[in-house]
Amino acid sequence: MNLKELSDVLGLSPTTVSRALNGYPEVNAETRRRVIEAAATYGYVPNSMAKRLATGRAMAIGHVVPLNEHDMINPIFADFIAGAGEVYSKAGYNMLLSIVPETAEEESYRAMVAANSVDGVVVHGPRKDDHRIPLLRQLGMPFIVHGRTQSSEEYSWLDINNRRSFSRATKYLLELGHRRIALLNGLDAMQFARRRRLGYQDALTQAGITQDPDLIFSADMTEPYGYHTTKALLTGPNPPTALLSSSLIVALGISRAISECGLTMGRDVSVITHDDATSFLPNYGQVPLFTSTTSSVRAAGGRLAELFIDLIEHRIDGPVTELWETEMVLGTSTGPAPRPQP
Amino acid sequence: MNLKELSDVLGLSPTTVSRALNGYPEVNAETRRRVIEAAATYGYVPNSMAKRLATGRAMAIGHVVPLNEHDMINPIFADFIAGAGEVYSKAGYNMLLSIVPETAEEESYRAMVAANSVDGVVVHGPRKDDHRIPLLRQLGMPFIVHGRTQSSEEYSWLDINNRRSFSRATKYLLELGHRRIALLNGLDAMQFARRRRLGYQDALTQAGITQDPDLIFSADMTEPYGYHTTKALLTGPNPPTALLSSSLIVALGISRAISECGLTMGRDVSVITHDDATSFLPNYGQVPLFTSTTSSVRAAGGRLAELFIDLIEHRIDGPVTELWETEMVLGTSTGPAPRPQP
DNA sequence: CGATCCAACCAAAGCGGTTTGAATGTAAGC
DNA sequence: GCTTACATTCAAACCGCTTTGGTTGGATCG
Repeated sequence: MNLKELSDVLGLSPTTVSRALNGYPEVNAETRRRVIEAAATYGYVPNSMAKRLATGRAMAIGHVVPLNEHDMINPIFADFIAGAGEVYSKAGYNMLLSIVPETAEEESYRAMVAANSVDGVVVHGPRKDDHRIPLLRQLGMPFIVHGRTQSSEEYSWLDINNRRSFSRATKYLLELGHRRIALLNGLDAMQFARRRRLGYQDALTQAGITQDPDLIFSADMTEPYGYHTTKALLTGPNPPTALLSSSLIVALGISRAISECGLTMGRDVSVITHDDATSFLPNYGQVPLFTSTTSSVRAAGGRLAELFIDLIEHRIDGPVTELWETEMVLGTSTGPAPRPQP
Repeated sequence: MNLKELSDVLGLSPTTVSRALNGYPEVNAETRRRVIEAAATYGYVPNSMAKRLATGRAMAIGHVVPLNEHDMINPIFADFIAGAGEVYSKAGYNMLLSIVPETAEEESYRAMVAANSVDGVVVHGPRKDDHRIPLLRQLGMPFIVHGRTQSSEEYSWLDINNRRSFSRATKYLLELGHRRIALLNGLDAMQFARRRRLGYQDALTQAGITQDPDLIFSADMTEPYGYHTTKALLTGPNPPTALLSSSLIVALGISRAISECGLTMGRDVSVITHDDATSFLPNYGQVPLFTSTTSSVRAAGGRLAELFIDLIEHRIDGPVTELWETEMVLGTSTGPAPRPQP
């Protein structure tokens, strides 16, 4: 059933039917009622492609997800997408996902713009001076960034306060008496990782502690990364008494290594991890397992989608930015630094 | 730059330009060359919405991802999507992701069909008698299922041989001398979980072992699920000597519980897990940590996408089905059953 | 040499909506 | 009683592409 047929059935012109359905004021209330009723009974839904062509609005938001150099897709992404996706659905938008190797990314953006297939794109995993930002600006495509670049250009973004978050976590460990604190970070090219490192370093510097570069690690955030790194640290000379992790997945590896070394997490070795509060890796228990800096990446996805739709529909005008503080949750993985062995 | 403008520049009609670009034969070779060249220099890309409207092909595949009752999104999904997404990109298709609560699912399919916004949909997480299958058939929307329902209707699907896979894993444990084997499964409503349970039961029955229903668990596959279940089992009366897990995430929880009980995995307690070979949870090491039944969910996503596109473009005609065997990988998590305590 | 064929190109009609610019009929104003 | 204003409705243009059904002019054929 298309508009023409529906209007024939009703004995009205397509114009009036279209207006009735789209809530234009110049339609008689009774007529509108009839139209809406008829549309419901006949199951009329406007053809999305025709509508898009006519309005020039794609009613779709693009997410270009680059596969990293190791071809890994971050599972955190699933939760982010879920949060954003729910909002899109409610607002009548589609989510257009494009998964491409890093090298084909720019091409992917250009194609989306030229073909007019989206109303805007979400930039994931921003880098230091992300080339995508000038590119999108030049192409005139609305965008919003999850996270921030290093430069000070103006654009819309939503991010968590990674620096303060990790500075606070580090300070907490320092207060517990820890002096050798390892950082198991994500890849330093990712800005969130860089900011976390800075936060960690801020706290150490403030406490007047000389940093040991051998305690800072940077890699894809996998369980084995946490495990092997921790194993090496704990069995090596001068092991740390505390570890700071960028992801719950890494923290699980850390935990495994600790217990395999015959040590107890929270007593012999303290661990704080960032927790994205994903549904598949809940950090729960009577008392949560891990002390963590927590922020729901799913909530972030939802909020970012909201902001973006508001921007696109000109209900607000940008650039709009939102910086979320994380919540520090105390779990069983932290405790006072053990006394130096006599 | 649109088709009209391009054709004006070239002094040709839109018809000829369109045909030249789409590879129709009735165009002079030299003319075609000129057209293609001009398109490249002016950066002409056909407006996707106009093209879609005109051809009636959405050039998009829909994935309706239902959030489960606990509002959880399976991270495995990220890898599946990545696999499918790469194939879509190469074939010029878009992926349209719709994330909706289970209750709104049917509505979501109907909307996609009525609005003509996709050329087909992928059905995720099939249930016993999945109502989506008759629905899609009735709506005349092409579809393919990742997994299988319980009924014997004909439709296209791609699945792994969950039953044989778990039967084999169980047999292996039996050969090692284990008699009390716990199964930490996914939700039984999911068909993959049900089939794994059947495989497990097949093997026990064949070995003439009376099943203990208290050893079968069914829940969302999270780390704490593995941990708490295992903890309770090991500290309870008559603990199992081996555990079979449906997911690497659950297995990590199992492993944590085991070491927390002062036991050693692979010696005191054996563990086999299914491994979807996701990039964020690699099961590696000199020897892999876990003995596992392995099958790349990402490869499955890619292959399913290929098959589906072939179906949609009528290069093959359905129903087409593909059943993959899993690979059994030996890791450090299994060993002979410990001798009963004297 | 007129008829036939073919290669190459084009005008115009969709695809299914939205939107502009009028037309119509009736109530209000003088 | 004749405008004027307003509330409704509609015809037709348009969005940018594909595709149907020609048209044109030169080569081939009998």
